[in-house]
Amino acid sequence: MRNMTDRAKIKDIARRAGVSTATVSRALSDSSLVAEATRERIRDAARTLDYRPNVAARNLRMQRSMSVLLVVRDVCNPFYLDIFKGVEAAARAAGYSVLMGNTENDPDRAREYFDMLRDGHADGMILMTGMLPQDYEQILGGSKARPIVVALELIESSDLPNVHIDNRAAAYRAVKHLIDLGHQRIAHISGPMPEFMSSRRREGYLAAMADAGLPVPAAYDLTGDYSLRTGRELCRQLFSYRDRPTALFLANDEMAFGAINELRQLGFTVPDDVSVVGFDDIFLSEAFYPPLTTVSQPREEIGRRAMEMLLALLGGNDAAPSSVELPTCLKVRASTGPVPGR
Amino acid sequence: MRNMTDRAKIKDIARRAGVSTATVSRALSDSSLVAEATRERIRDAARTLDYRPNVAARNLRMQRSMSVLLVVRDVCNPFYLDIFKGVEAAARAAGYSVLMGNTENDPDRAREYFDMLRDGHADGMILMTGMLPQDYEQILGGSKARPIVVALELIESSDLPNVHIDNRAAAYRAVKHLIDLGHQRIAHISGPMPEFMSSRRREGYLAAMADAGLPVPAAYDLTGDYSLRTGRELCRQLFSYRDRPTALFLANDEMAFGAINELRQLGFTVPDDVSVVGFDDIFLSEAFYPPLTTVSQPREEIGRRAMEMLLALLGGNDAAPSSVELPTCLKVRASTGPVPGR
DNA sequence: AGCGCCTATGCAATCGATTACATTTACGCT
DNA sequence: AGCGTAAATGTAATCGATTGCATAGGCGCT
Repeated sequence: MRNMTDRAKIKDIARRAGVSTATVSRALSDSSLVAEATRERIRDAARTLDYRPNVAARNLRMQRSMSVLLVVRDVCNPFYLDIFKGVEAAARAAGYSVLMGNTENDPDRAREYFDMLRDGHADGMILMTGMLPQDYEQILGGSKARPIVVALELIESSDLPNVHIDNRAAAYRAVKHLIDLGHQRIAHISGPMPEFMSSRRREGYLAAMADAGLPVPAAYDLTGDYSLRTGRELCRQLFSYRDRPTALFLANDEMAFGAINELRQLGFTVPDDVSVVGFDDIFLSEAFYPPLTTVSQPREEIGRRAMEMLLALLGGNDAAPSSVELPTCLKVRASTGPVPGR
Repeated sequence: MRNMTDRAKIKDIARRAGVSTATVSRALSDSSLVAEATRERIRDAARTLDYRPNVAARNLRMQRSMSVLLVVRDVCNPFYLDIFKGVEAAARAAGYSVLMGNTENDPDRAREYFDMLRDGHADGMILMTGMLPQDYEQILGGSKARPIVVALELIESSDLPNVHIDNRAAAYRAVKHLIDLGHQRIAHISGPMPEFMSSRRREGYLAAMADAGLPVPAAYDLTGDYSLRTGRELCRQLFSYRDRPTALFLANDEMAFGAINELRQLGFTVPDDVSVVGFDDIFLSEAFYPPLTTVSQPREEIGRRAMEMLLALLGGNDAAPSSVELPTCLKVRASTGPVPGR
């Protein structure tokens, strides 16, 4: 009966090099306790037999898996792309691999990933979901053993380390931009509502309006779900009223695209009739027509920083900062212009 | 010295239920060899102690990791999004988790993932890269032990099981569509060149042109790299000639967006002056302006089928089909129209 | 009663590494 | 010579599950 792939094991190396497995292990992990000649002999043997340590055995013994979980609310959201890249790059650089998690906004799915963490499937987790399974914080036994870093979202009931942007301030600036262009009737379509990110962006909108002394009729304050579809539908609804807005602030770019589509269909021109601002600056926002004015956030860096934070915690570095806020930047493009008829 | 998280082990359950670890293991894995009463007692104990088996130990003993590698050439390509979803869903359903791999077109990176496979990090791999490290096919000892499924791409030197579309036929149909609209001067911008997918799409273009008796001047047969940027640049180059094309067939949507952008900048209208066809039907192609005529492929299904194929192989099902071709569909939208001036 | 067989369970090996502790060897110093 | 010490290596426990083989008990059949 042969082994799956007939791989050489540490014992084989030991036999060939005429030493014990302990010495082999030490030699290959660069321990200083091995004589240079022996080490060379062992290296040779390992090379000849094409030896690679079995990760399952090592993981068991070392009580770690060298992988981390990356849990997002929806893998299909293009917004995550650069984040994946940042996370993956930082993880790779540290010898970790990344397990993909997708909750689709389902708390039960989220719980599964917490379970995986407990089971030793991963050593740590980066959470990009606002939802924590009810009780799981304690069940994991504090965030030390298997650290969790939250990114993008913020979980208010917890003090988990996190990486985020100032959604409120960014939204404020975006709306202020419209106000500076002379707009007064500015509507907002938010993300799904009892959620952190959506609320903060909406707060920024409301604050900017309030500070400028502008009214926000209920009809201007709508709730979407970050999808193209709600962007379209709510925009249509908005423009069926008598008191049409002259500008729109959407909580993400995808809804902004939907809205612009709908406006075109309704016969309005962007930005001549209506100005539109999005949020996120996803990869097509600049190539879109008209190029979208939007809030750009350093996505790849968010991913990288979150991973670096997790790595620091995994390395037992408790001194790592527990909260990082990264800067955003309003990209003014062609989808916004002065208020019409002035 | 306490264990990381003070987790209950199988021994604890055994002690509490007054049986041996063997019986616990059997009871929890639904072996038929355990008396119903005992099983119940064990289940209770496990529940009380909140027992979850340690995956590292199980993996070591069972010689498998219950995870698979998904290796793509560039995580940042939005094209992969639905594929991720399909893969992840199928994997989850079978109890597997998915490790993300990103080669960035670097053969050395690809090799790292092959190594991971060998080291037991994963039980199988889905490859969405055209590049295989030179020798690695044999080194893995045949594709049986740790199966590999290729998707999207096709590796000609190997007979690895694969899931793909007929790129050539789809491209042919796309170009035929332009020809049917009366276009004769049709240019093509392909993907990076010594690669399977790019070549096949280009072949389809050339065949359609040849079948219609249309000439393909060298200036019309360009090589891009699937990026927005090359779409823009090569389009500009194309329209700096005297003999301008009236239609463009781009090897993917991203380049098509770049081209349309450039055309707008140059003062041309799509589709009145120039018709544009893309390939892939990514999530914004319909929301783009003008909505892009493009080849749509069943991305999520490609992901799902590839994963299902891998699972079948992992399950020792050798009878699984080793090559699946999925249908594509030309979505005719507003970026194509009749040839101008006729 | 005795035998065989089946069911339920336990014992201990196993997976393949790492590492605490023990042991050997060599060398320097008095 | 004898002792101490440091360097190099070996022995065996360990990580936490699964599983082949052994065994105990119960039951039916002759």
